Amino acid sequence: MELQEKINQQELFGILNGKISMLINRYLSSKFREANLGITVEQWTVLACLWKQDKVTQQTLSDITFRDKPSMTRLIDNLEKNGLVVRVSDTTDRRVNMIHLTRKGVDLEKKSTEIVNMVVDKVLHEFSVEEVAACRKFLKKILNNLD
Amino acid sequence: MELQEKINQQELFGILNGKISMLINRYLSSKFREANLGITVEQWTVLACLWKQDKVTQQTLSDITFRDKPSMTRLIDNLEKNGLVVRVSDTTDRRVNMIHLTRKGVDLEKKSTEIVNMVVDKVLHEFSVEEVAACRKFLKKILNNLD
DNA sequence: TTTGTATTGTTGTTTATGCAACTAATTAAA
DNA sequence: TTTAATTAGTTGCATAAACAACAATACAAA
Repeated sequence: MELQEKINQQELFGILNGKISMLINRYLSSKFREANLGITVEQWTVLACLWKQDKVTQQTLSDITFRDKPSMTRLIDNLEKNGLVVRVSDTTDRRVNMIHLTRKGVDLEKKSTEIVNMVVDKVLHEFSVEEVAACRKFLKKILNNLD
Repeated sequence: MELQEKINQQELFGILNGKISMLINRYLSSKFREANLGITVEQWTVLACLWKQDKVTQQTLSDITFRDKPSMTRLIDNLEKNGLVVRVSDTTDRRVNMIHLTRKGVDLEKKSTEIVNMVVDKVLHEFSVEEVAACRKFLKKILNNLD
């Protein structure tokens, strides 16, 4: 393999392994803070699932967000502490907690979606439709390679 | 904007914001564990800087790895605890700690580089030279947009 | 029915992150 | 030179992640 190609690979890997997500997370959370949303980016990830479909199990939320169960337990602990969701234990299967959005949790959708859209626009500034599609395809292939 | 384009953007953003780095980190750290390296992926990131250039300040390491100073303080605490680096306070500027690799820290390079190269190959499996270059270009543009 | 297995969620421990506030040392300005 | 501003590093606090070990419930097989 050529040297330059090896360097490209390593640089790409370095960016993928932390840099990008770290910067996005930092930027997004600063915007959340400025707007006094009172949630973290990780908590927003969970809420975003619930806005699409409310009343799902913790396991489902773990699967969708790529987190393990203990992480989800604690994320929901914090969401519940902030009054954004409640745990409702299922009547037919008592192992299961169904997670319900509260009024306060529902109300957060509009403002945080605005902010996220703004950040998405910033992140993808001067990307053409084709470039977004191509980049998305590359990254999905990488996700696939990691299975 | 078309609906499909909006969906592509959001999916791309979701992958960038966590999913990819989470999966890479999890996979790489499992390989480190299997090989009994006794270091985390984050600690490896710091060591990788030092293998290129030893005896640099904590601030320099912070800058290169995109972490803030408190994070670096604690990463180095742990590296020092594991006997991989030592802090040597600078004689000309007594505010500064120069970070020195120990013998044990130097010796880790070979094995961990092998593992990382293996993981890079897996992550970029079936990527052509051109695809790697294109993907790298996209991601650098995104990093740029976040400044 | 009883025993064994799988599933859902929690707790403990270690590591890491970010921000704010702080100390100590250096450098610049008045 | 004395004061003010900058820089390097640390500590406190809250949040989050991974893994291991665990309890409770449900389900399957014997």
